[in-house]
Amino acid sequence: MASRREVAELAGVSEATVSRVLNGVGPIREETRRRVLEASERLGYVPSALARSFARSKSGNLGVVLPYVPKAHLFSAYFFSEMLSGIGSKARDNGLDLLVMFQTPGEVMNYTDLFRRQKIDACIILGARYDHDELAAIQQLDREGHPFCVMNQHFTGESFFEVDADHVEGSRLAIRHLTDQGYRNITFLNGPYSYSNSQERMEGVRLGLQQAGMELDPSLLLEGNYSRRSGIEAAAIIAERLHEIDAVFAANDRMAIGVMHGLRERGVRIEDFPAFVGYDDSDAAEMAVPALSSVRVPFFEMGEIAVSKLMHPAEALQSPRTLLPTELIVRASSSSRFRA
Amino acid sequence: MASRREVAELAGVSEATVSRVLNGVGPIREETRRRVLEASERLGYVPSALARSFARSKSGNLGVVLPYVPKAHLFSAYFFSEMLSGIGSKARDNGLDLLVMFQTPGEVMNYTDLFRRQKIDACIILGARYDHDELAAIQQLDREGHPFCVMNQHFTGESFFEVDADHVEGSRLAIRHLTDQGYRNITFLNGPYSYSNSQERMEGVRLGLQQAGMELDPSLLLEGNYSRRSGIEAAAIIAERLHEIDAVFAANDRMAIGVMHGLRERGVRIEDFPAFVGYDDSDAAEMAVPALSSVRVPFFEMGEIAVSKLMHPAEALQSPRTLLPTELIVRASSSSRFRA
DNA sequence: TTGTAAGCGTTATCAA
DNA sequence: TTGATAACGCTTACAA
Repeated sequence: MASRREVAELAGVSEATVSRVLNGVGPIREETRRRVLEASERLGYVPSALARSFARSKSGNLGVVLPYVPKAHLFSAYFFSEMLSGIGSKARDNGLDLLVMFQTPGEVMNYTDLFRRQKIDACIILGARYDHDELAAIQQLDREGHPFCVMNQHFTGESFFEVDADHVEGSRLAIRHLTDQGYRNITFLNGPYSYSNSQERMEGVRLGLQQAGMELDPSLLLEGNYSRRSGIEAAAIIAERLHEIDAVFAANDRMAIGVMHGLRERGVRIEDFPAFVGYDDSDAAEMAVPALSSVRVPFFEMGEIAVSKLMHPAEALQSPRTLLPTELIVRASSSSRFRA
Repeated sequence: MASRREVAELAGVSEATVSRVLNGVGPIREETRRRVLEASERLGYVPSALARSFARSKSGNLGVVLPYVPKAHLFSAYFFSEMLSGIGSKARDNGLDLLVMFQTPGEVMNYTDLFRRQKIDACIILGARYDHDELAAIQQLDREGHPFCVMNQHFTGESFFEVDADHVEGSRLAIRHLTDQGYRNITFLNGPYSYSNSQERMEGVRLGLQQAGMELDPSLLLEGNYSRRSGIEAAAIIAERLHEIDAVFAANDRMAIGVMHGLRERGVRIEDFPAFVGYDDSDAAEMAVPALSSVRVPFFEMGEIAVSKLMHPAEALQSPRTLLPTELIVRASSSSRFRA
């Protein structure tokens, strides 16, 4: 572990020049540059990121806030690992390291302190809840001018940097796919209405039905909590009305699969299943039996874009909220071929 | 953003005393402590983690190295998110932040530079491959005395800190479960033999069969790469010998489910399925149809223990390699009740 | 083009 | 029990 001083000595220059060469700043004679690089190479000198951060008052870290996932499994790990990978890939391109933090169940994360303590230069919030305290915490972040971006959650009336997918369109596509095939009694198993996400799905469902000349039957609207278990519970209700219900659209794959399981537990055979469309197109979708049609959400790209916004805030300000397109992936669960 | 200096002034003490109070070091008069805390509170003073790290030459970060997962899906996201959660939970208890890094496909990560640059104080390697370059990189880490821990991979002949699950026992349990139910022709779909993990499973299978008075039939030994696709491919072979093969033990759930899918694609009905046991007990296991029996691996706990070892190296040195117990979870795929 | 030196916000040592 | 002060290793004016 050679010091910068040694490098300077060996190269016969000042320490400042070593820094200049290594940072590629300022005008430097080619000969000097070569000598420094050589010396630094020979001594195996590696500058301390710590000292550099300190001197620049920039940590070089991008904070990523994850919700409290373990054990609960409410949300799919797929969802987060894709986004995290997208964020990681773009962060690396920008020379940023990822500092990941988990939310603690009861308490609200003190986002601003992370900045004040200078642990992070910017942050991406993945598991934002939509409640008073959380909003207040994020608003403070905004007020203090810290760069941040919220994923998968829209805060109405604010103009935070947000990256989300077009769930209105995704849901509309799902519904139209079903109505186009002649399904008329479509149950919609939504997630908690407190998520902007769920609200958008609701909107898309309404739109899709309307375009098909139909209306939402409130009795066909169910609410789960995005867990498989809640899908199983919904199956109890669906099973009872199976003579009329001919299709199920669930707000995520886990619930859709939960419903399938619930029906099966109640002795409903696959041949008698209603059509199914899920949401997220997680890897569980293709593992399901029958393979589950699902609305694909570009999680990886969403992660990349969030980082881009933070790196180019000027441009991002033009449209703080980015909505990525969703796409319907049709599989056996809703294809007429299978169902015929 | 008040400075320490202001706090010192307001409290009528020196800056050094402010630090002492906030760090809880040294003897301090209660009255002074109170005044400092009060002043610091009133001014909203938050010490800079950056400056602190710099002064202490400790980043306060625990590095976590993840393999390159996105898109590939070779490994289950479940696996990593559980471990990461375990690591995160224990890291938080120890006041450490998590710096996560992804491996890049082609290149070997330069672990030592992370330490030399002082980005991290210790590190946990999750996706260690077993090849020459990787081993060399890790050996260097060891040589330079940096604290690190390898998860889920054993390097024979080295005495690195390692945390793994007892895959010999897990596999033995799986096999005994099958033999106990009278299955005689058990196909074992293993992962690449280059992983220590796969080798241990092989050993467990051998042991289990031996205890049942049987021997491994080499023709019943298949090798996949832990992906669902490789399970589907294996199904081609299994389907052909379905008249003799009565059970399948796969080295992970994804492959087990892949085999199920492959068989189904080939028109094999669930009633005619062989018994199945998978491995990892990922959430996919209970979503499978039929629900997949699987060997549970305590990923979360493994993450916690890895951090503990790094925090208490003296004790960890007693037994650098920790093997956590595995457990068989029996579900419909292998239970005689279902199969009868 | 290069050197000198101030400064970054702590911690930690030494005196008092 | 507290204060003064020297590190810590880098960046970055400013001078030369």
